[in-house]
Amino acid sequence: MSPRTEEQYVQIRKNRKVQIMEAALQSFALEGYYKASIAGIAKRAGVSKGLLYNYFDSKEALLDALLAFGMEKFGDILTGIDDVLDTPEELRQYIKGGFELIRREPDFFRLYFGILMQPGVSDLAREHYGEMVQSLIRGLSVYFETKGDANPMEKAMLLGALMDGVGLYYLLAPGTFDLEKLEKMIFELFK
Amino acid sequence: MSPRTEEQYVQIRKNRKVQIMEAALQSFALEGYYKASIAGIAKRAGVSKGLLYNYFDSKEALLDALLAFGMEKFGDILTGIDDVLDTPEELRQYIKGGFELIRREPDFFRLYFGILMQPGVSDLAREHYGEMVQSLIRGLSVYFETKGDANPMEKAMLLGALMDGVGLYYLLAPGTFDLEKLEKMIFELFK
Amino acid sequence: MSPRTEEQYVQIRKNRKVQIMEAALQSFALEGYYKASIAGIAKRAGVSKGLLYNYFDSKEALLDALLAFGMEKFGDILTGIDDVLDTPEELRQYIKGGFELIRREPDFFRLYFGILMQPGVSDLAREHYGEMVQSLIRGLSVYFETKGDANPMEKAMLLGALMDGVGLYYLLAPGTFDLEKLEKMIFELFK
Amino acid sequence: MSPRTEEQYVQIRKNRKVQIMEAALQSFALEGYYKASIAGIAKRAGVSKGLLYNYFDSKEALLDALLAFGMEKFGDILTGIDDVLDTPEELRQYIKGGFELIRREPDFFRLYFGILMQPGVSDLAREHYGEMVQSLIRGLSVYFETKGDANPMEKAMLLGALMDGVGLYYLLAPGTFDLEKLEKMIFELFK
DNA sequence: TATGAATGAGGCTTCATTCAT
DNA sequence: CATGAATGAAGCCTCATTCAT
Repeated sequence: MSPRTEEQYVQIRKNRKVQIMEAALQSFALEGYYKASIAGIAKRAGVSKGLLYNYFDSKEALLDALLAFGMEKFGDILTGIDDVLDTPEELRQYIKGGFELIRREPDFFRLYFGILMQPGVSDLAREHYGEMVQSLIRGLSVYFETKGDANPMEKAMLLGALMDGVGLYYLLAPGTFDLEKLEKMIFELFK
Repeated sequence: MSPRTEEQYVQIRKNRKVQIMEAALQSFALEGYYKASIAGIAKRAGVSKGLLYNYFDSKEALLDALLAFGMEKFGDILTGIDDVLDTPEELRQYIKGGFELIRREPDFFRLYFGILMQPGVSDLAREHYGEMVQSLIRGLSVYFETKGDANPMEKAMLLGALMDGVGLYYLLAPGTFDLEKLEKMIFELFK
Repeated sequence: MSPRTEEQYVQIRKNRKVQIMEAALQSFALEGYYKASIAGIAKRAGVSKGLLYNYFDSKEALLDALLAFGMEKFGDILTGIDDVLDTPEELRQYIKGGFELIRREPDFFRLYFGILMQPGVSDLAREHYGEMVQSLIRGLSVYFETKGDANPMEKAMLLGALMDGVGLYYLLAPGTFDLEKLEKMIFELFK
Repeated sequence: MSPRTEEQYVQIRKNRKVQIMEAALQSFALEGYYKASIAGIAKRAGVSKGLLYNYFDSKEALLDALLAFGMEKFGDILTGIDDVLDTPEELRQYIKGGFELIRREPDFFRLYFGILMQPGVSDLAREHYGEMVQSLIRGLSVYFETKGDANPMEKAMLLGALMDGVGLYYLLAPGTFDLEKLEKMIFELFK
C-alpha cells in the first residue's frame, strides 16, 4: 500500500467535512442547536467525536460553518439578481427563487430561523444575516423606486417580511400550503 | 405570633409568582431558553433557587406558564375581534392591535419566536400556537370572503404571514422601523 | 375564651406528638427513611412543617424517637419475661409474644429492619438494638442451660436468629405465611 | 497514532466497569445506598464522575447491575444444588455453602439486606429476590418430603429463615460468632 | 488520520431546616 | 402554639472538549 497522495487527502478531508456538516444540519434542524449533541452528530455522520474536532474547533464553529455555507448559497442567488431587478418578470423570478430555496433546503432554514431568535448563539451570524437582509431590501427598493412607488424602501421591507413570514409558516406546517398559489398572489400584490 | 392569614399567603404567593415570571421572561428573551439558567433567573428575581421551585415544578413548567400567560393576553384581544371583522375600519384596528401587542410586550414575542423553531422545547406550546394561528386566519378569511376576494383563505394567510414577518424584523432590529407607516401600508395592501 | 390550662397544653402536645409519630412511622415504613420527606410526613399528620420542628429537632431525631418508642414497647414484653423463662410453657409464650409484636406493629418492624442495615442512619439505635438482642439471647440461654443443653448460648442465638428471619420473611410477603403453624414448629424444635 | 484496536477498548471497558462496581459495592455497603454519593464512588474508584456515567446510566442502574451480578453468583451455587438435595450430606453442604457465600461476600449481602427493606429502591431486585427465595425453599422442601417430614414446606421455610437470620446477625456483629459451630447445630436441628 | 475513553464544569432539582408573622 | 414561605447546600446528571494511543 503506497501512502495516499496529497490530493487524496484533500479529497478525504472535503468529503468528511461535508459528511459531518450534513449530519450536523440534520441534527440541529431536528433537535435544535442545544439539544443536539456532538456525540449524536458524530454518530449520525458515522464518525468519531475526535475526528469531528479535527474539522471543527467547537460546536459553535460547526454551527457557524453551516450558517456561512448556507448564506453563501443564499447570497449567490440573490446577489445574482439584486443589481438588475427592474422588470416585473425579474421580480417574479426573485420571489420564485426565494421560495425555491426554502423548498429545497428546509433544514437549513429551520436551523436559521431557530438561531435567529436565540441571542447568545452565533451573534456573528445574526449580524451577518441582518446585513444581508438590509442589502436585499435595498436591492428590492430599487425596483419599487423605478416603478415610481411612494415608499420604495418600506415596500421592499414589506415584501421581505412577507416572504420570511410565509417561509416561517411553511416550515412550521409544510403540508397545509399551496406555495405556488401564494407566490403568484404575492407577485400580484407587489408587482 | 400567630401565623399569617390565608389571604396574606395568597397575596405573597401571587406577588412572588409575578416577580419570578417577569424575571424569567426577561432572562429567556435576553439569553434564550437554554442559555438562561435557573440560577440567573432566581438572582434576577431576587429570590433563591429553591423558592423558584416552590412556584414552578421545573424550568420547562416555568416556560409553559409564561407562554400560557402570554397567549391568554394575546388571545383575549384577538378573539374579541375575530367574529365581527367585516369592515375596513375593523381590519385597520386588527392590524394596529397586533403590532401594538408586539410593541408593548417585545420580550414575550422574542421568547415566542425563539421557542417556535426549537423542536423539543415545549412542543405543546408550539401546537397550541399553531391552532391559534389557524383560527386567526380563518377569522381573517371571513373578511376577505365578504369582500368578494377570489382566494380569501390565502389572502388571510398572507396577511398573517406578513404581520409575523414584520414583527420578526421589528424584534431583530427595533430601531430601524417606522411601524406606523408600515401598518398603514399593510392596511392599504389588504383592505 | 379563657386561656388553656397548663394541663390542656400538655395534652395537646402529647396528642400532636403521637399524631406526628404515627404519620412518620407510616411514611418511613412505606417509603423508606430517605425517600420519606418531612413535607410528606407533616401533610400526612395534618400539621405544618414548622410545627413538626417544634416537637422534633430533626428528621433523625424523629426517627430516633420512633425507634426508642418502639423499643420500649418491645422491651417491656421481653424484660417482663427474661428473668423467669425456665419452663417450656414460658418459652412458648415468649415465641408467641415475639410474633404477636410483629403482627401488631408491622410498620415498626419494617422500619426497624430497614434501618438495621443502613449504616450512617441512627447508629445509636443500631447499637441499642444490638445490646437488646444480646441481652435477650443471654436471657434465652438461661432456659437452655437449665434444660441441660450442650451449647445454650448458641442455641439461644439460633432461636433469636430464626425468629428474626421468620419476621423478615413475614414482612416481605405477609400473605404467604401461616405464622401460627410456624410458631408451633419453632417451639417443637427448641423446647 | 492509530486508534486502539477494538479488543483493547473492550478490555479497558471491562476493567473500568469492574473497578467502578467494586467501588460502588463498598460505598453502598459501607454507607448505604442513599448516603453513598456518586462523587464518593467515583473518587473511590479513582475515576471521574462523568466516566461513571459512561458505564452506568444512573445511580440506580449501578445498583441494579451490582445486584444482578451478585444474584448470578448466588444463583449459580444454589441452582447447582437444589435438584439433587436428598441426602443429609448434601444438606450439610448446602448449609455450609450458604454461609460460605456470606463469609466471602459480606459487602454484597450487606447491600442486599439493606435494599431488601427499602421500598422504592430497586423494587425489581426485591421481587427477583422473592422469587429466588421461593424457588430455594421449594427445593429444600423436597428434602424434607423425602425424609417423610409432616410439614416439609414449612420446615424448608424455617431453615431458610434461620439461615437468613444468622446471616443478618453475622453481618451486624461479625466478631461475636462461631459460624462453624452454628452451621453444625443447624444441621443437627434439621437433618 | 482516527478512535472513544476520560474529564470536569455547570445545570437542574430536592429537601431538611429556619424564621417572620 | 402554628404556618408555610424562604433558604442553600448538596446531589444527580449532561455534554462539550481533550488526549493517549
